[in-house]
Amino acid sequence: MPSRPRSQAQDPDEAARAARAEWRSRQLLDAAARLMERDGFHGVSMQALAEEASVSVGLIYRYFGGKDDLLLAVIVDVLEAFATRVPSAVEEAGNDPVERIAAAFRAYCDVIDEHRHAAVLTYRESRTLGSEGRNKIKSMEIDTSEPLRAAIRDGASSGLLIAVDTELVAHDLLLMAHGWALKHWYLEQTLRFDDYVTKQTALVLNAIVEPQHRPHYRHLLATH
Amino acid sequence: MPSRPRSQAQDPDEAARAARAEWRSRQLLDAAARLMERDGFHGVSMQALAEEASVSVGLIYRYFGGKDDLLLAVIVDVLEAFATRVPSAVEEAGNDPVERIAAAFRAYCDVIDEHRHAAVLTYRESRTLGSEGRNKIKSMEIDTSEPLRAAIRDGASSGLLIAVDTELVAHDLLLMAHGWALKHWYLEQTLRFDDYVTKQTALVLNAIVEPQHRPHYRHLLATH
DNA sequence: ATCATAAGTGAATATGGATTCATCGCAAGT
DNA sequence: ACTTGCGATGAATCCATATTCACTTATGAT
Repeated sequence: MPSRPRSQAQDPDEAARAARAEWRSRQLLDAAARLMERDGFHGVSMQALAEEASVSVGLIYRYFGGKDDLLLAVIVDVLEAFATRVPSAVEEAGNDPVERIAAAFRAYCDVIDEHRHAAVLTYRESRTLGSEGRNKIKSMEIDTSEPLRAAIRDGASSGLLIAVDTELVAHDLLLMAHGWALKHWYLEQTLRFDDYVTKQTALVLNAIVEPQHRPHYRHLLATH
Repeated sequence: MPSRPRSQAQDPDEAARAARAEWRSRQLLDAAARLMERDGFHGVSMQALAEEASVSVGLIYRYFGGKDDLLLAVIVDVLEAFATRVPSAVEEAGNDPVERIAAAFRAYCDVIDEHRHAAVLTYRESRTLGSEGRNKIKSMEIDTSEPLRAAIRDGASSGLLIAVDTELVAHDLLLMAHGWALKHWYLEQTLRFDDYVTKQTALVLNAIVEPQHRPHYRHLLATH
């Protein structure tokens, strides 16, 4: 024990510390996402951020390298949610490529709806980050969308889908998922979240599923 | 002539002045769009702006109220292009609602491709503007998309389209048009502008045109 | 009770950059 | 030649705010 004075408390201590740090990070991440969505990254001062999160300015620098780092962390947080939630949703959907596409899309939309404030920042503040952060985001975006692309490819090669441009369809689905966050102010006038997902799914699948297989996917193609 | 010393030169003078002012505005608007797309509104200093446009800092304030005003002007410039180009494109497409939808979409995409730098600012920098500017943009966006919504409504009521949510389809088409600018860095790896428009048109129409009418729109539904 | 360490604070600093304005050059009229 | 006025300039001003750091408070071990 010579090297570790507080030896016996070591392990639980570390755990407690980590838990506290985690809690603080969340607190700051959430406050940042909320404020930055409303006023934009540059419209939010560290002072305002500190108040929103009920901490002092100085403390923010204990948990994040600075304002830029915080922004990057907020964005990465959403992308990590995609990375964990989308693949598992696709798995649970079974082996049918069409079902997988629908599940991936819904999972995307779910994450975006839950992180609505943060999701828009991916688009709005990308130029704020240095090229390092930008590249990280780009590659995460491409990685997390791979399950979706795979499902589309499978669907095409198994003859369930008409000949489609995989990249383009994937891009469209991602765009539609993000669209819920981007145009939320407008869409929520007419649509509930669930209707949005259902209708968009139906629209896209209607466009790409081979006509003879459509009856089999009635449950995905109907909009109510 | 007592009230107007330079009477005889009045008219031509005014014209020349207006022309010069117009030229300067364009010069500044273009420089601003270019720089702001690359570095974001807050990443561009008035100094840098002045250099890019080859004028002095002070001069910018002769033509625009300030940095915010300039941003608003850049955005309004794109929206005005929509307002003039989309309706005329729709007119030229004739009376068929499906043709009109396709024409409107293409016109949107054309304008966005031409103003690619400025188009993204609509999304990225909206929070930078005060609520006044934001509202102006929102209402212009809604106004300029009315021709598209009208065409979709006509298509639905004339039985050419399956039952669709007009608002949602319009929203999707707009999103896809903007998508070209938003994800240009990624899309251009695989697609030319014209392929993008053609394929997206086909995709959407494939989803919403009544099956029995599809043969009639082969030229819009084929992707090559 | 005492001490060590970590967590947290916020006033002071330093900097970047938007805006202003005193001044200049120049074209056209006299 | 000279003067009038407009287009143009850019150094000086001024302010917002990101970041730092000397200090205080809380925790818990001895």
